[in-house]
Amino acid sequence: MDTTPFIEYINKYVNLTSKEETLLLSKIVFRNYLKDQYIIQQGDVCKSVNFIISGCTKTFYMDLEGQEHIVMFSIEDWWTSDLGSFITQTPADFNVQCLENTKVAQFTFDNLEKLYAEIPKLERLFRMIVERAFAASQKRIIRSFSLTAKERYLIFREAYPKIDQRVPQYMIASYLGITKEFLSKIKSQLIYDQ
Amino acid sequence: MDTTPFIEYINKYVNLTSKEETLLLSKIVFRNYLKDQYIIQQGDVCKSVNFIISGCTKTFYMDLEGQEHIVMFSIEDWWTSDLGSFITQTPADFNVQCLENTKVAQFTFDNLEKLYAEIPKLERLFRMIVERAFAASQKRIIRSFSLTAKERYLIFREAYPKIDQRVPQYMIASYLGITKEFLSKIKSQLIYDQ
DNA sequence: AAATGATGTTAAACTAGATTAACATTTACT
DNA sequence: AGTAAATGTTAATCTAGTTTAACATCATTT
Repeated sequence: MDTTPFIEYINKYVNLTSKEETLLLSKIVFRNYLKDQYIIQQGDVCKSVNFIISGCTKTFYMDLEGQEHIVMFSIEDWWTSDLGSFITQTPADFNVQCLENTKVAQFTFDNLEKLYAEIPKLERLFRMIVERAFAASQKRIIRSFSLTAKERYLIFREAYPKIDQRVPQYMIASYLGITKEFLSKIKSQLIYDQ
Repeated sequence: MDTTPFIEYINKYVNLTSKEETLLLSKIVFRNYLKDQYIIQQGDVCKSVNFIISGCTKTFYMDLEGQEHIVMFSIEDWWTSDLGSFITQTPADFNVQCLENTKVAQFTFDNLEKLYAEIPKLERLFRMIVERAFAASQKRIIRSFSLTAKERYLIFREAYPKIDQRVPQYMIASYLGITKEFLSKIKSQLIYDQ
């Protein structure tokens, strides 16, 4: 497996010596998942934080009525996990499922703790990554309360054009917190608006 | 100002030497805000990450119609900032305003960068803090999409009984993403349910 | 190319929650 | 104590988004 995109990503945040790079690579599992396979399953303890080398995943929560609620999509150069489950090593609230064949660089819980001890710079790396994710998450909360579904859809399309084209509409509706029927209505309104 | 609760909090996450403790304290501003004062204002670049020693704040976003949307409340032993603004040093989306007289331990942007360099353990501290905040934020997104307003209110009351009692109902309604009138209706239903 | 399953659309009836407006209660100030 | 301001309640009307159901389109397999 080609580890270059992963190492290049890391080096944007922290400069690793070649020794550290070797150590890091030795503790990471590079893994291929097929379309529809689960990287993380609700109820299991989440054992990994995953960097996506190629492919696409959805993170979703299945509610008591069996309805799927998509929390996020992840594509190349993004991370995916159930961080709440991972950091506390308790059962996951979320599923992470592949929407395409997906290659990931996987940090397991034990390996990551060891890596933090051996390469303290990685604390900085993950601090920065999680800070960004948290800031994005807070903005999303605001949007879900202060904007209409139509406005949220337009922002989504602008912000994630690559995802918009790769993912079926009914999943985008779920991400936006609306039904697929209503998204369909919004889209036909948008065509009419022009 | 009594710095004990702050140092005790830090030591729950990382063990500082007394030298590090002294250095840390020298780079922190302890500050008193009065009720209604702003710690952070929308539009300004956010210059601080704040640990609350005593008091209570609301973090909110004012939309184009002049409506307030509360993102979070913070009380003793919590943190508050506009992290998106802080890490990128761009204008803040959020306001942080004191709901009571509030004492904080303040990390400014420049000081925090220096502290990270001098006490690398702090990278670990903030990594862990932000991880928790992010996990909580993702759960909140799910709740806002998969639960009714009544269910969200009950969870809020359970999870944050201390805040529920300190904050007016109309702000709790804003946090829940509903109107004060509808929260009032929910409450009267709950009394009737018993 | 026919058949099956997955995805997307339309429209009618419905509901959770918003809006408006009038009133009640509590708090804080003089 | 009395008044004004802030907070909370109730009820009628309205609307963004849901539900249900029927149909349309597209992709995949045989």
